[in-house]
Parts: sequence; C-alpha cells; structure tokens
Amino acid sequence: MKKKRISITDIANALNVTPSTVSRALNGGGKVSEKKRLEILALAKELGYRPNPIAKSLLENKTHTIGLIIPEFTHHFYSRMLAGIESITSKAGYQLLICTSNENQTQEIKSTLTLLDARVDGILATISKMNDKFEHLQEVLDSGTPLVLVDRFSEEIETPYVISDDFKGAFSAVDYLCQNGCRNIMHIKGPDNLSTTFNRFMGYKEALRKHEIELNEELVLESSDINLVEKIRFCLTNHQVDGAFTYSDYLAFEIYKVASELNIPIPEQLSVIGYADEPISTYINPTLSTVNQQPFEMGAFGANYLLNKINNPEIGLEIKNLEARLVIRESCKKLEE
Amino acid sequence: MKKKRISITDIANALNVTPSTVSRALNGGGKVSEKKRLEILALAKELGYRPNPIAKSLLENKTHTIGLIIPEFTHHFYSRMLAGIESITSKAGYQLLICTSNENQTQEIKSTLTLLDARVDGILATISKMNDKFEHLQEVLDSGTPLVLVDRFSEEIETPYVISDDFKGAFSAVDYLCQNGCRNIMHIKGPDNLSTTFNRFMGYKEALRKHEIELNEELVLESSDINLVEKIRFCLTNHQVDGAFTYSDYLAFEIYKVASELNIPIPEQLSVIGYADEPISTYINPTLSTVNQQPFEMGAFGANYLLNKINNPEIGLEIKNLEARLVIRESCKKLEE
DNA sequence: GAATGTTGGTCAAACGTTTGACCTAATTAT
DNA sequence: ATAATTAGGTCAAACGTTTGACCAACATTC
Repeated sequence: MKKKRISITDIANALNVTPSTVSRALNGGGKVSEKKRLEILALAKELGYRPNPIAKSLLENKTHTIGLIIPEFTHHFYSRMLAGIESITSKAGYQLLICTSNENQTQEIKSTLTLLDARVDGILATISKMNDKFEHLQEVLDSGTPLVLVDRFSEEIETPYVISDDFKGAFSAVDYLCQNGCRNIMHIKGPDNLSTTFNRFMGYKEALRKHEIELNEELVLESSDINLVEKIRFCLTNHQVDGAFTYSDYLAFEIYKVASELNIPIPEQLSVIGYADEPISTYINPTLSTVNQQPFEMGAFGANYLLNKINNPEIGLEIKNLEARLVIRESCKKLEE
Repeated sequence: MKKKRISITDIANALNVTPSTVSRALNGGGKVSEKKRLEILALAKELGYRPNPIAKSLLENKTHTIGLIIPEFTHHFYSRMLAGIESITSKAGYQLLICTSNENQTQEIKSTLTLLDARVDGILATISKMNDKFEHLQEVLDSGTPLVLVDRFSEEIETPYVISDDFKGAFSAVDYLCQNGCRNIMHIKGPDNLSTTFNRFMGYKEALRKHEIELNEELVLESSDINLVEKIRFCLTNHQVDGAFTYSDYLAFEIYKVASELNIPIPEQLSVIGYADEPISTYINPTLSTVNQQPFEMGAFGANYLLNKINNPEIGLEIKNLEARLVIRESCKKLEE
C-alpha cells in the first residue's frame, strides 16, 4: 500500500492559499510575497514535498525520458555503450527506459511501439541484425520523436547516426599486418546484412590494394559458415597464411585454437588481429591485438546528440564517424627496422 | 516538433459522443450500443489512437514502471542479471527505468531518490560495495514502494532478498579441491563489507574443516592488498600450495600469471577454482573451473518477486537463496579412483 | 396503467501541476 | 485628487483518462 504523497494542493489547503500560489512560490514565478513564499517553502520542506513529474508530463507533453533499444545486454560492447549513454543522460536529468530486441526484428518493432506509447522524448537505438523492415523506425520519425541510431548503419532510414569508422579500423589493422611483413592475410567476415561487416571487409580489401597484394577469395571466410573451423584449418595448412584479421575477437580466438592444434606459433608464424577489444583479448594467450571502437564514447556521443536534437529539432542528419583505434598486443609480429 | 497524438476526446468530438463513451467502448465497460462501439473502434483504429499512459498513471497512481539500480553495467554478471530481469518485466508489460550507482553510495542515494520521484511501482536494486548508510533504502520502504534487493545482502535493511548461495558455492569448490587431493589451499578474499566475501570465506573454512585441514592464515589473501601479486608469489613458492580458490575469476587469472612465471603447471601441480563463471574462464588457458551463480535466473527471480509484491504487498520478507553451481574445467586435477 | 427494470448514454469530478486571465488594494505619477 | 501602475493574489482551464452518479427512453411485469 503506497503512502499518499503530499501534493501542492495539500500545502495550499494547509496554508489557506491556492495551488497556483504554491506552485509559483516553489518555481519562482513571482506574484507571491516574500513572507508567504518562505512560509510555503518551509512547509513544503517539512512535509517532504516532491513534485509529481507525471502531472507535469501530462501538461507539458514531455516525459524527460529517453528510450533505448539495444540488441542484447550480454555483450561487453553494449554494456560499455550503455554506460556511456547513462553517464550523459543522468547528468542531464533524463531517465532511461530500456528495451532489448534480442537481435530479433519482431521484438524490435514491439519495443519501438512500447517506447512510443510511453511518450519518451527521444529514442536511441541500435538496429538488430536481421532487419529488413524499417516501417517502425519511420513511424518514430513520423511521430516527431527524435531518433538517433548507433553502431549500425542503414541506408533505409534517414536520421542521425553515430557509428564507428569500421573501414578505417579494418584498414589500419590490415595495413599494420602488411607493414610488418604479412602477405597472405586471411579474413573472417561477420554476419551478413550488417554495415559493419561490409565496411570492415572493404577496409581489409583497401589495405591489401595499398600494399599491392591481390585479394585471394579463398582466404575470406564467413563466420556463419558451419564448417568454419575446418575452413580455417584448410587455410592455415594450405595457404601459408601469415596474418589474420577477423570481424570479432571471438573469431580470432577460433584461429588461436586451430593454430595451436597445428602447432603454428603466434605471433612468430602467424599474426592475428581481432576486432572490438573485448575483455578476453587481454586474457587469452598471447594477448590479442584488436581494434577498439570506443563504445563508451559512442554511447555518450549518441546520447548528447539525441539530447541536442530533443532541445532543437532542427538539427540535421549528420553521421558521426567515431575513430576506431588499433590496439597492438602480443599476437602480432613486429618487423625490426 | 512532436506531432499531437490523437486523444479519446478527439474521437469523442468527431463522433459526437462524450469521452466517457469512447473510453467504455475501448475498454469494454458496457453501456455502449454495439453499433456505436464498432463505430468508435473503427475510427480509433483509423486515426491510430494509442492510449496515453501518463494520464492513466496520474489517475491510478501507478506507472507500470519498475526502477533498477545496479552497481555497474560493464560486468558480465550484471548484464546477465539485467537480461533476466528484462525477460520477466517485458512479458509482464512493465517498463524498466535504469540507474547505476557506479559502486558509489552518493550516487546510489541519488538514484533511489530519482526513482522514487519518478513514481516507479517498485525498485529492484543491488546495493553498492561501500554502503554504510541505509536511510535511503529505508525511505523506499517507508514510502510503501516495494523493494527487492539482489545479489548482496545486508542485515540493516529488512526486505525480500534474492541472493546466490555463496556459502555452499564456495564450500563445494573447496570440497572438490580437497576430494581431489589438495591439502594446501589458498584463498583470495573479495572486497570488505560484502556479504558475498564473507560467505565465500566461510564456505572455504567449512570445507577445510570437513576434511580436517587446519586453516593456515598465511594462505588467505585480500584482493585489495597492494602487494597481492608478491604475496601470491610468496605463497606459491614457500607453502607448497596445491590448490587455490579465489573470490573471482579475475583473481584466479592473477594466480595463473604467477604460476606461469614460476613454472608451476596448472592443473598438474596446482588446481585453481575461480568464482562467477565469467566469459574469460572459458577462454584462458587452461580453461578455468569456477562457480556459476546463475545471474540470469537471479534477475528473473528478483523481478518476479517484485512483481508479486507489487500486486500483493502483503508478501513477506523471504530470502531466496539461489543454488550456486560448481563448473569443473581444465584447471583442476582429478584424482583417478 | 402504474411500477419496475434495462439500455445507452451524459455529466462531472478526480489525478497534480502550470499558466493566462482576472481582480483588488495599495502605491506611485501627474 | 485622479489616473495609472504594481504587488499579491485567486480562478479556471488545460493535459488525457476513468468512473460513479445521474437521466431519459423504452420494454417488461403484474
């Protein structure tokens, strides 16, 4: 049984004034004598008055809440992103209403509807992997609710984005491998349909081109391949692979396992670079070189962007491309100069 | 500029009836002819009417929102817990308002106030490490807002708890080590002031007692110790340590590093068991035995508990002790029988 | 043919807050 | 002294929804 919280009207009645006066005393809209003002403030404090944001929301058509849709919680990347978002919104006095899509489009659609129904002031979302419909996001836009998309890009929906520069991230990784003597560099691609998968692959190809290495299609594998492990084994045994760049740190670990099985020493014979700078990359042996996407900054930037757009809807459709940082650890051979 | 959403009154005006009638048509409270009902439903659908939960909240003094306070996002344990919570609340039609304490009491206090101000229907929280004040939680209770505490226990505050059975978890780990021949088992304790630290230490001691091994104080280290690494090294060199049980998987990894440096093979000469079943435990080499606390189930149970308490405030002060499961991997020597 | 019941509605209050319009008494300017 | 201004308030509407009280018209019962 929730206790009744005391309202502005309660204070008004107790002091024989009207709610308007109390409201103005509390919010400083003038029209109230200093004496009454102090009297009201004192009683408000004594009774532990706390304004009811629900009533205010109803009136202002603002909830001071921003809705969040992320594909999954149990992923270091999204946790960091969430932390970045929260660091900004909490400072700005905004609440965070959180939903997950579980990388599932149906649930993503349901979540957007939920958030729209809840009258959030804005939505920050990462679209789920398997997205081929975008009506629900268009609906958000049509409703006039500011929307900022983070991490994954889609041409289908025109709104501000905050993404990581996957192309440059991948490029710098593969460029590093080339510069340090690798010539036969394999790549394991990520899930289809993801802008990140595409851009990292492009970065890989561009780095090869820069170093005038011809792309060998047989060295490009798909993470979704059921026979991935066998294919890795095939590559490592038959193609004199001396470098590997993978879509994720976990895929890099798959290479570690096969290399260990085949007695190929890392980094002496094989340099490996993963992606995402997951915590495991510093715990596996040898520690894994990787590309850090700055997920915290990504979330923080997205949150700031959204807040700006909430307060000034005229703001444009910029795409913020966050720098991806190459982190070199033990898994890469370094050419002495 | 947010588009004005259409309201029950809009529909009422368009059809020359009163809002009451529209409301009853939509919610099925009788008192409306079949013909009018269909007419109203049709128009509502056509205009894309969606009820405004804010107005309802104001009236009902319920927000269908539950507040969440967790110490940090970037921890696999809390991510899993969060996923468990969300799986329940989303099904039940509740929103999740999320705050973090950053393991900081001041921020925890601020967060509880925020949630209380937001009029959440209930609060689910994990108290932060450095808690010595509990007035803010008592205030939650006093306000009549149901409160369920998860993971960490404190005698100071009387409310339902959902915790993991740390005592049994630790006991089973150390018991396993003893049964498989370990006699000199070291332990690294967690942060002070935490019920989990205390209970795991107790489980460690109880298992030693069961196997009639005298507790050697020199084998018990503190994770907060600045010279932790040196002390581990000292233990491993001078005390013929053949087993280790640590408060966390990360601490176990510290032991891995020292053991590797001293050329002590795991598990042949040293069996190690960590705690929490973090993802890294399956990626480090050798894979780490650990204790799984079922964080997902913990969150789910806590959420269910809270929802029950919201709907039936009479519900008691039970403490749910979730089973902790020993997960044996490569880091433990197994005695052949 | 009067009492009773039912159907299909309307009205107004309520939730807590803000705010423009209005009012009165006192003060100031002319 | 009179007009104009100001200080200090009150009133009522508004936000969107629900709900108990009321009411008229009609149908049923004896």
